[in-house]
Amino acid sequence: MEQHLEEQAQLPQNIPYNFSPLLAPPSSSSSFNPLNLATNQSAPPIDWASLLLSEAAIGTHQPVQGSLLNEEAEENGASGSSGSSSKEKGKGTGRGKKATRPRFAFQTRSANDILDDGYRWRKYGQKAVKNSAYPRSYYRCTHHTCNVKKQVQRLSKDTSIVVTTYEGVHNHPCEKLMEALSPLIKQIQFLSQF
DNA sequence: CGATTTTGACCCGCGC
DNA sequence: GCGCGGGTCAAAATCG
Repeated sequence: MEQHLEEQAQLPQNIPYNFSPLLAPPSSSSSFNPLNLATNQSAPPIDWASLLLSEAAIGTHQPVQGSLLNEEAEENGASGSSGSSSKEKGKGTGRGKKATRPRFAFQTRSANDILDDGYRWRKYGQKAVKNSAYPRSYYRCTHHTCNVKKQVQRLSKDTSIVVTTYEGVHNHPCEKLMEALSPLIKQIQFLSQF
């Protein structure tokens, strides 16, 4: 996994992703903000509307169906710092299976870098990127059965814009979403009896 | 006191 | 082969 984000590395001015608003209906229903249900009056700063409208899809290479299950490979890290020389890295044998996991990026116009998407993230790194005055932060989903990563980057050109790139798919429900939806689900179950 | 962030070092692929 | 750029690790620090 090396060339995954090269396209955003050296694009100082334009939008660092191929903007294909394939999922942005012009008349996006204003009622589609399930996450706001959880914290409706406490978190107004999140601009969900622009988040949905600016949805960008990178890696639009045909979704490798079947291999979408991201075989849990989890490159073991192993961190050579300990001197452990046993790092397979899937390089020699598993070559060709690249199977780039689905990645997609959001651009949000928000004051704070961290937007609450319902999942819990643990920061595991931060690096300064070239052509950008602001560092990029790396997060990982705290669920240990779930190896979804995301990176958050603030544009140096427009400080008010934050680019969030997700990598992978969550294989577990989102607690916050479930908590917010459980009353509705109960009601639906109740009504479905009739 | 456990979970999370901070931060420097390490690793690795790529270009020269 | 080396240096650069970017991604990750892990120990220390900090937070709740």
